[in-house]
Amino acid sequence: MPELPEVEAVVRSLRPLVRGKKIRRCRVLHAIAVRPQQPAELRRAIEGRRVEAVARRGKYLLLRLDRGCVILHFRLDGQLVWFDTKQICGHIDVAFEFGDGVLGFVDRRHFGRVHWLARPDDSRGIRALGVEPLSAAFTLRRFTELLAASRRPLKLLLMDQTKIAGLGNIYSNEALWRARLHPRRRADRVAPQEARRLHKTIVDVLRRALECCTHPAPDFRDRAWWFEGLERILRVYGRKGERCRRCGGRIRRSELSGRASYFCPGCQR
DNA sequence: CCTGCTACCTGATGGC
DNA sequence: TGCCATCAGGTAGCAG
Repeated sequence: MPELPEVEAVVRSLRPLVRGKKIRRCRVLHAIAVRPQQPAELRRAIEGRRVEAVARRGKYLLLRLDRGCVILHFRLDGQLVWFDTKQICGHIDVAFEFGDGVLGFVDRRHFGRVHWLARPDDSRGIRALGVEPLSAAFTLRRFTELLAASRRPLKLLLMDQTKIAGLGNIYSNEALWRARLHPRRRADRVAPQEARRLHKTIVDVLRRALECCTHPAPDFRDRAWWFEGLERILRVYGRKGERCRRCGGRIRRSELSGRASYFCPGCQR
């Protein structure tokens, strides 16, 4: 479960499910999911606590409790599931038991994490996060300053969570395609006009994806549930060899710092 | 400080 | 069918 729109959609579905409710019990079934914390430490901190709010920061999901908070990060494959009864089944890493059901954090690959912290900023990852791209703080001016200060390829800057929080591999590729900018273009060599385009496409692509992710809304009761229709809105990601919808060129895939970049060599400069 | 590389895990998929 | 290589939406940690 991955980038900002998906996490935001999960937050919105989870909120009515757990807000105001007490975590009666927490079970850590795979200790790796809470590493480097100890399972007992997590359990002791959150059992008996009430969930006061469900929020998102970058790709982190935050459960604010009446004392401290739980932060979840889904990395590549993490997911949430909900059981209406205490009977849980399947691979669950961490289970949060409420009065009316159980919330499970699932991640077969064990990249995802669940931590308890006194304050969100006690997480180095959260503390370091950059601007929220769907907030009012993400102004063109702020974006232009970020670009000017970096000599890295555009795509790496877009994916840098300490600069902009929430863009990942899919949506950075998509935003660049929409702005007709090459993933390897040096950030500090982007012209003002191009910066304006990219700023707009970042916001547009995230809004569009969020719209898609919330219709239909995530259904944690369905274990097989996953976001539908996202491929429909993607123009380059995963489309190696296909025709570019804008200029008819062939979409290329190349590796950039270990991650797949998809772009159209015909119209992205 | 900035940047780039690797490790961390497991499952799905495709070529031979 | 079986095996092997490759790929996957992310980040932390470390070295230069």
